[in-house]
This record gives sequence, C-alpha cells and structure tokens, in this order.
Amino acid sequence: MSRRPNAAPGSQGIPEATIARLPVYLRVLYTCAEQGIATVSSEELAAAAGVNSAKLRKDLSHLGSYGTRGVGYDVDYLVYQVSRELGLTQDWPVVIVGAGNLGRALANYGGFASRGFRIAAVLDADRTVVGTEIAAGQVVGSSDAIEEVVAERGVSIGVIATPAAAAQGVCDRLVAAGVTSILNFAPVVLNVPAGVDVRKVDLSIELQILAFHAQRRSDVRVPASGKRQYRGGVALPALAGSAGESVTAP
Amino acid sequence: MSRRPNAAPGSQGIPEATIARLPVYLRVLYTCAEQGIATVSSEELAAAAGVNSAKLRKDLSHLGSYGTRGVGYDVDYLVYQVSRELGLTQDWPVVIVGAGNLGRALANYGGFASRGFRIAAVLDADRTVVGTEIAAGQVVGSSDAIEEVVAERGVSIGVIATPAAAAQGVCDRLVAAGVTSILNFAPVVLNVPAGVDVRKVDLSIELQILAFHAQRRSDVRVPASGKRQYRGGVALPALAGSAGESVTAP
DNA sequence: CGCTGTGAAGTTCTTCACAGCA
DNA sequence: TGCTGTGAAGAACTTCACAGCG
Repeated sequence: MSRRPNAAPGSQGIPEATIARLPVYLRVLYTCAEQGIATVSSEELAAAAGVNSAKLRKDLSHLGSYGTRGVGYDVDYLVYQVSRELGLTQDWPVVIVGAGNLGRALANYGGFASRGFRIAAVLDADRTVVGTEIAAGQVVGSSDAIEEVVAERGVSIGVIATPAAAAQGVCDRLVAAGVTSILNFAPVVLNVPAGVDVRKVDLSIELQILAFHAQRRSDVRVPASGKRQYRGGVALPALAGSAGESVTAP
Repeated sequence: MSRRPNAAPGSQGIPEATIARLPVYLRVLYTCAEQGIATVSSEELAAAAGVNSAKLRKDLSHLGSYGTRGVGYDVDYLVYQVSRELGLTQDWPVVIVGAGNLGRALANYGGFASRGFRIAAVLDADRTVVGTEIAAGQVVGSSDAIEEVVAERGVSIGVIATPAAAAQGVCDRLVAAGVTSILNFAPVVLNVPAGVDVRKVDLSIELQILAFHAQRRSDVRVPASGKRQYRGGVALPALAGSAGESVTAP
C-alpha cells in the first residue's frame, strides 16, 4: 500500500491490525445496545466479533482503560470511545463515482448513510444515466462535476465504482480536487501520491483466494503434467508433501 | 476466521499473505500479456502490482524457481504457474444468493465469468424477483432451491449478497448443502463450522478504516472538534520514508 | 553485468499467562 | 471472586543485502 501506518510519531500509534477490527467491535456493540445489554465481557464481545478474547482486550487497551475489572465493558461508553477513535463522531461526506450496478448498490446501501457517512453525490460519465434517481432523493450528477462537488461539499472520501479503464483517471481527478481517502472497487491497482490512502475491494481477488483454499481442501494434487515447453522439468523442490489435508484439528 | 490455514505440516505452506497477493500479480501479468510483453523483471512487476520487489520475489519463490537470473520472468509461463497454484485451471461454479442491487451488480460483473469462475445460479427469496432476467441469460431462481443447486452443480463457493438479517440462515443452508467457501457481503459476522472458509467484503468497515486515517491526517492541526481539513495532510514531515513508494511511472 | 532467490535481521501482530483491581 | 490490562514469548510477515547463476 501507500502509507506508513503507525510510523507517525505524534499519533498514539494504534496498530493497523487493530484499526481494521474496531469497526467489527463497533457493530457488535451496537447490536448489544439495541438488545438492551448494558455490559459485556471481553469474552462475550470477542465471541460475537469472531476473534479471541486476548486479542480483543489488547485491541481495546490501545484506546485506553475503558473496562472495569471483574465486570466488563459498559456498552454505551465503549461505543462512544470506539466511534471517537475511528473519527465517526463527525460526519463524512462521500462522493461515489460510477452509477452502474455497483454504484447503485452502494447508494442504496443502508449502513452507508447510517453512522458517520453521508452520500454527497453520485456521479457518472454516461449522459443517459445523469439525472436519473437511483436512490431515495439521490439523483445522479455528471462526473464533469467531480472537482466542484469535492470542493463545495468538503469531500475527503471518494468511492470509485467505475469500469477498470476509467478508474485511474477518476482517481487522479479526485486526488487533484482534494480527496485523500479512496475506496476502490475497480479491478486495477491505483497509482496515488504519498499521503493519499487507498483501500480496495476486489471481488475477483476474494474469489481467487477462496478458490485456492477450496482447491487445497479437495487436495487434488494434480500431477502438473501439462507443462508445455519452457524449462521443462525444474523438478519442483519439495512438492511431494501430501499430508496437509484436514484443516479441522479441533 | 476459525482455523489456521498453513498450519498444516506436510503442505507446501505458502503464507496466507502471499496467497492474498497472487491474484494481483496475476492480473498484472495478464495485462502484460495483452500488451505483448514477454518478459518482466521483479522490479517492473512489483511496481505495477504496488508492492516492493523483494516481497514479490519472495512471494514467487514460494511457488518455485520460475524466473531466469539476469533476465526476469516469462510472462506466459508465470501466468500458468500462478493460475495453477490458485486453482484457476479448473472451473469453479459459484452460487449467488440475493438478487438485490448488489447481487445484480455481481451477476453483471465481467471479471466474474472470465477466468475460472462461472455463475451457477442467482437465487433470491423474493417471489417478485424470481424469474426475472438480471444479466444476459441469467434468470433469478428461488432461494428454496439452494440445496438443489449446490448439489446438482457441484458448487463449493457461495456468495452471500442478502440483507444482514438473512445472511446467517443462508450461510447455514449453503454449508449444510456442501459449500465450503463463502464470500460474505452482508454486514454480519458469520458463524461457520471449522473447515469452512469465509471471507468478508464490508463496505462500511472499509469506510470506517478510511475515516480513521482521514481523521488522523486532519488532526495534525487542531485537536478535538477539528473540522475536516482536506489537503492538510501533505505536511507529515516525519513520514519521510515514503520515498520510492509504489508510484509507477504511467 | 543484471537479476533472481534466499538466509538473516528487523518489524508487526498474536497469544499466553498472570498480576492486580473492582 | 471474576475479569481487565499487560509484559513477555512466540509466530507471521517484511525488508535487507548479497551470493550465485545466466
């Protein structure tokens, strides 16, 4: 990626891995709150979040000592602290570029507008789409207006939901306009200057990772025959190992 | 996450972190191939993939010694080797549950059917959606047929694109029917038995991670209640190290 | 010479295990 | 007593730096 995570000296230096889990904890905490649960132990919270309790406690300890020994964590208080740490106590206007199937899905995604984020605009380059309403009260604007929207509404987070070919161009314009955080759904590696944060969501990469594990499970260690020309044999060093099948081990 | 992947002793034990990057390399390699490039160096490939070259070389070394010293890697040969490692030399039928905005976006996603994956079915619980054609030749089926589809078509990868409330139920049914790999787009932590692999794609988590970094960037100035201030981030003098980042020349 | 492949050093993240407080 | 918070051990991953081969 393009950032040094916790190298910054002034900041508290919360590990990147912890940051990535805080949103999960936060979601679980909201669920607890809705159910009227006032206090949770690290064990309970960890189970609901799908992590181990030591990890959860260490994660939370980076924010401060917000638990009570012998009792657990106060749900509401922790919600507030985690939200604050993540910067969700302020509202983040977001611009979505690309109003295709995905852009529309995003615009209609409830959790979007819910906590901390607000869709400032959905833009598209296709004239036939501009002007149509794709979500309640959300009319697609022209992507010519990227700079204008970013500047006027103080957008610092952009979502790219365009075809791959258009992504880098859109990215460049977003960055030039002042956006410093980008969520990229297009299947390309974006090139950005230092100081801009990019996260990618890539369906096909996720599927390929799943395919790898699925293959390993079915363990059809194919003889790798169809080798074609090139450096024929190469005799893969330690290929043999047939042992690793059962992933279980309870 | 429940069990460890490369804890298996006999297996080749390719690090999980490496697996997660192979699809990126593969994509870049395809791009090279399309452009008629026959050979790439680790430096070039790494730049295009947005990683550092030592990491790329180490990653590839886990697959075997497929490069030529003093020259680089043969593009076609490497494409084949990476594909084989990821299990993409076989075809994976995938079932998508949920034909809402997101399900439709997925069904229309080109890269889906392209390499290694095939949509076996798109299912939904809503009777008014069942029977409609959401993509070329893709008619939505009833989610009553989950078990049937999985069994008949030998599906081992399922994609959950339902509302949060329905996700766990769908997941349980997929798993019971024999699916062992799940890609979850619903904002919930899925509970699965050991041996089932779940990957999640969660928009709001990604946004929250971006918000954290965006906040930190703007916090460089005023503490507390500091309104957004795009563009301020460039300061970060101590971040120096960012010299030769993944900035590829265009 | 140029570039790969890799031992070794360095860094980050996870897990253990328990001291210590409510 | 029960549970948090944390030092310390361990595992995973990254980066360095260079031997070695084409």
